[in-house]
Formats: sequence, C-alpha cells, structure tokens
Amino acid sequence: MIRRATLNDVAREAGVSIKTASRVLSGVETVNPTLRDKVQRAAAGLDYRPNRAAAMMRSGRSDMVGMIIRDLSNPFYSTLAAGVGDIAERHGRLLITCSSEGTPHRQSSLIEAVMSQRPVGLIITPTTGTDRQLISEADRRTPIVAVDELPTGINIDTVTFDNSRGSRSGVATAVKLGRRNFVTISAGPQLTTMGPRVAGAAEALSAAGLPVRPTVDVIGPNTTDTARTAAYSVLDGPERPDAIFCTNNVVALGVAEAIVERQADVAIVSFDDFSLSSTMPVPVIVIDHDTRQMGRAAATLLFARLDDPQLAPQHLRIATSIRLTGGLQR
Amino acid sequence: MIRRATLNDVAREAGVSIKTASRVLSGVETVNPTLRDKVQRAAAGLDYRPNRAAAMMRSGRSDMVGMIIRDLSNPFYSTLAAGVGDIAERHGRLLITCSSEGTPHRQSSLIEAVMSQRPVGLIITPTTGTDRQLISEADRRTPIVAVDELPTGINIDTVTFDNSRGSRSGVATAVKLGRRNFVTISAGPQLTTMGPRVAGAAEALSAAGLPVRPTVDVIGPNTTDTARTAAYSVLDGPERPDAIFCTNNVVALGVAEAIVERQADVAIVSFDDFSLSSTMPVPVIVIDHDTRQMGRAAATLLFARLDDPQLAPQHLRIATSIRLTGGLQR
DNA sequence: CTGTTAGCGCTTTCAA
DNA sequence: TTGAAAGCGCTAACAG
Repeated sequence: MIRRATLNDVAREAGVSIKTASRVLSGVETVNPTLRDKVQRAAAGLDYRPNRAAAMMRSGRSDMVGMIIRDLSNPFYSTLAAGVGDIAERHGRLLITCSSEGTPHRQSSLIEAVMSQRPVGLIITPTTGTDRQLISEADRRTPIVAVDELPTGINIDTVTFDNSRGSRSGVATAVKLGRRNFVTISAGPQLTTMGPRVAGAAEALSAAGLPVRPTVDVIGPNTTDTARTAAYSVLDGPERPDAIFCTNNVVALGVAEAIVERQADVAIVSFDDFSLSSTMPVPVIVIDHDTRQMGRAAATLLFARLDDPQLAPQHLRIATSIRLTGGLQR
Repeated sequence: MIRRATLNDVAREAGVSIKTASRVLSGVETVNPTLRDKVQRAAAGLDYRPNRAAAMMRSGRSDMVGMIIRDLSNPFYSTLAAGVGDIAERHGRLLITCSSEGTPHRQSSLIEAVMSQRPVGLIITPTTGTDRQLISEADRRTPIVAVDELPTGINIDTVTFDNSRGSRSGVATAVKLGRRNFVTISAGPQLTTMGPRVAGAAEALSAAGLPVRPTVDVIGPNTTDTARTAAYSVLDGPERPDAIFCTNNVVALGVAEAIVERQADVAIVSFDDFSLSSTMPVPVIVIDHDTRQMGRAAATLLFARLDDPQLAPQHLRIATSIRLTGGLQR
C-alpha cells in the first residue's frame, strides 16, 4: 500500500513552501512560472490528489451539493437528480444523493447525515415532519431548495409543478375527447402533490357537469405492481369507467398494464409522461413537463442564493403541457 | 446567521471534556449514563451536527461511497445506484453519484473529483481510457468495484452480466418461436457490454443455421430517439426482419415505439426489461435480470474488501433469465 | 471511566 | 511573490 501524497510532499518534492504549492494547485495566478511548473510536475509525479475534507475544514466551504429524494429507482426522481447534477457540475460541485423512501423518519436521519458533510446546499423533496429540521438548517444560512413537494411552515426557495391546473386541463381534454366516466387512481396521500392533482381533476369534472367518483388510493408503496392491483379492482368493478386519471408516472404504468391486459377501452390521463405511452392502444392524455429542467431550476436557485444569501425566497412553477398520444394500435 | 455548534460547544454546555462528548456522540458504550444524558441534552439543545470532514481528517475514514455511472437519467443506471444505496445505507454510508456521460475525459475528471473526497471505495462503470487512473487508486488500497462493464488491464472486483450467454439464449428462444430473420440494433460500441451481446446473438443464429445480417449501430447518444430512428431505417428497409435484437433497454424502447407505429409484426428480443414490455402487441423476449441486485452485489463486494483488503479479486456474474411477454393485444 | 494533548492536510493571516 | 505559523473540528493515543 502506498500512502497518498499530501501537499507537503508535493512542496518538498518541488522544493518550494507548502503555501506556494497550495497556490499553484488551487489556481492562484500570482506565482512564478518556473515554480508553478515544478509544482505541477511534482504533483503529477506523486499522483497528488487534494484532500477535500482538509480543504473544507479550513476554508469552511465544501464542494458538495446534497440531495434527498424519495426513490432513486423511480425515473422521475433520478431525472430530477440528473438535472441537479448538470448544474452542480457546471459549478464544479459533486452531488450526494439519498433516497428517503418517503418516510419522515428516514428523511430526518438523512438530513442529519447529509448536513454532517456540510454541503453548500440541500435540494429536497420535503416530507411532512421534517420542517423543524429544515428551518434549523436554513437559519444557519445553508441554502435549501424544496423541489416537487412543498414544505410547510417555512419560506424557502421552491420549484414545483402547477399540479392543480395541469390536472384540470388534462381531465378537461379527455372530456373534450368524449370521455364521461372518470375514476382517479392516486398514489399514497403522503405525497403532498397528490392532493392538488386529485382536486384539479375533480374540478374539471364538476365544471363539465360530470360526476366525481371516489378516488381510489393505491395501497402500499409507490410501485407499478400495487398500482396495477388498484387498476384491476377498478376495471373489474361494477361500473367500469371510460377514463382513468393517474396522479403520477408509477400509477400510470400500472394502469396501462392493466388496461392492455383487460383489453379495456379506457383512456388514460397521466400526470407525468411514461415510457412507451405512445404505444398504448387507448388514447393517452399526458400532462407533460420537463423533469430534468425542474432539477436544473432547483440547482440554479440554490447557486443563486449561494451568491447572494439576501435574495427573497423564490417560488418557481415549472410549466406543464398537454400532449395527446396513444390510440395508435386501433 | 447562527454559527454551527462544535463538539467543544457541546462539551462546555454539558460540563464535560470534549472527549467524553465525542464518546457519547459516536456511540461508545463506556460512558457514565449521567454524563451521557447531559451530553445528549446539550447536543440536542445546540442542534449539534458533527462535522464529518473533521472526523474524516482525523480518523482517515470518510463515510461516503463514490459511484460513477454513465447516465443517472437512464433507469438502468439509477436502479444500479439505488442498489448500491441500499447497502451503503446499511453500513451507514452516503453515496456520491456522478454521471460521466460515458466519455473517458469526463470520467477521468470525475474520478479525480470523487477521490478527492476520500470515499471508502468507488463503484464505477469503467470506460476505456481510465484504467491507469483506476490502477493508481486501487494501489492505494481504495476498494474499487467495476460494475456492468469490465475494466482492462486491472484485476479488481467486478460484477457483470453474462452478456454473451444471455443474448444467445434470448435469440435462441425467438428462433424457437418461429422467427427467422433477425436484425441486431446495438447501442454505441463504446459500451463494452455491446460486443459480447452482439456476438452472442450471432452465435445463436449461426447455430440455428440462420443468416447473420449486419448489425445496425445506433448513431449518436444512447437515447430512445436515436434508437427509434435506427429502428425506422430497419423496418422501412428493403428486407423487413421478423425479429429485432435490442442490445439494451434504451434501444428496446426506441424499437418498441417504431414497431407499434409501423404496426409491424416484428418480435423484440431485448437485453434488459423495459417498462410496459408486457403491453407490446408483438412477442417480446426479455433477457431479464435484477439490476438493483447487481448494485447491491457490487456494494457488498466493496464492503467485504473494506473488511479484508487481502481478499482475492472476485468476479461476480449476475444471472440473466428469459421471460416471454408481449403479444397480448393480438 | 474520563481528561489532556497532539495532529490529520489544508488554507488563511500576516510578515518578509 | 513567497514563506511561517496558526488553526479549522474532530479523534487517537495515552495518562490518570
């Protein structure tokens, strides 16, 4: 085993003081070119890799951005993370990403763990129950950006969709296409985005003079399997609807599988696009948006606040749009 | 702005020495319960959050696992990351995740950036051109695990699929179903997994006495759009095949879209499952595997090596299996 | 079981 | 432009 070279080793090898070596390797311009050259050669020869922990400790600045999301294996969240990564990289920062599985307890301990790294900021899909913690961190000037979901009782930067409006116009579009009998299948109510989506759909139905049937909540974790089970119960129930409003991508996937399996003529209104939506045999009304852009926007807010901590908290809305697809196979 | 409390602050507040505070907060058992209580109360009151950078510096141990993958927004890689996260969490470690976009240059600078954090280990989908760097890190006893792709010229822990065998049996299955005219559409050859998959498919065809048509390489980045374009060129070409072998999930999605759009009776053989594969109107032969498990396996190897650096490098193969699906809508 | 002291590798401060 | 010295917050080593 070879010991990792330190800045001291580099300085000694180059025959300069440690400070000169530090200057060269952190890109300070005012260094004699001859010395600079020597230092760079020494660093390369020793395979020097700066110790960021040490640098952080002294300077108080780390080079990491923390991110806490619900589920890294869900394409929505991983795309969000990819967007944050785009901007973090542009600023020369690394991303620490954690999945909270949406439980307040896990989220709470992840906040602790991530903050222990002293990241320059935190991007989080907040869960109810961690507000106090977030407030405490925000008070210490750590920029925190809430993304997708809204925190309660704390005024920080946020980036969300217009859940209510998007859902309303998605359902309204399906009504225009002639659908009359809607059922909403919703992911668990612990997701704060679900409420406005369900409400928006109901508004559109009421406005069209259509009945609002009881929302079917997916039981269990936010997976395609549980959603499919819920979809079967709806499709096989006493009154099969002619359209199902799916409150997110995971629900939509489960519903899509069930609809094809049952060969049902049931249109899908889906908040979030999903893979192969275009191949569905039934009409699909996608409430579409740019998820990666949402991640980028959140990270951009974070770095803006880092530049100027005095900025008033911003509340960004990412636009949604309606896209008609599916129905190709009939 | 409030200054973050340090261990010293906690110790003073609790009226004990800093070392006692340290012991309590890092869970050492041998502490007087009365003092323990005082310390815990003080820590909570001051909203103490340990500074991991300082701890790392002193102890030499960080609590992060580094991961460098090609594309976080690709469900395959994000699921891999989720699997690594599962195990990392079990060991109380955080995950730093970076997307290299598959370019050696970016991967190389990411390795530097990640290693500067002194993670306990690195899990990477290696790109040709970064081997020397990986060797240098492995020499310093940092556990490195290559996942999905194989590194060249360096003997470290690896976790891969049996790409050749999986592809062979996938294509052989399609042959058994009566398909005779195959075209392979492959993601860019910079992915080292593609070669064995293409070769395995060709072997199965040869063994069945069927012709091996030239492989169609997807031009450009590994996206559904580029794959779909390639698929159109195949479907609209002079001799439409009756089966397409897709070398990964992204290619499969593009091909699936094109097949449905053209209403073609073309079976899909896909390395990797993909969302809604079950809803395809054509037969789909999925060369299936547990991606999350692959991530878990990689992380498990990493922690095993951390426990015992003397272990001989292990080379794990994650099993693939054949699953028939699709064809439901006919 | 508890406390003291030193020092991890780096950057900041200040002096030359 | 360069260098010396101090110290960031924590834990290891050792003494009590």
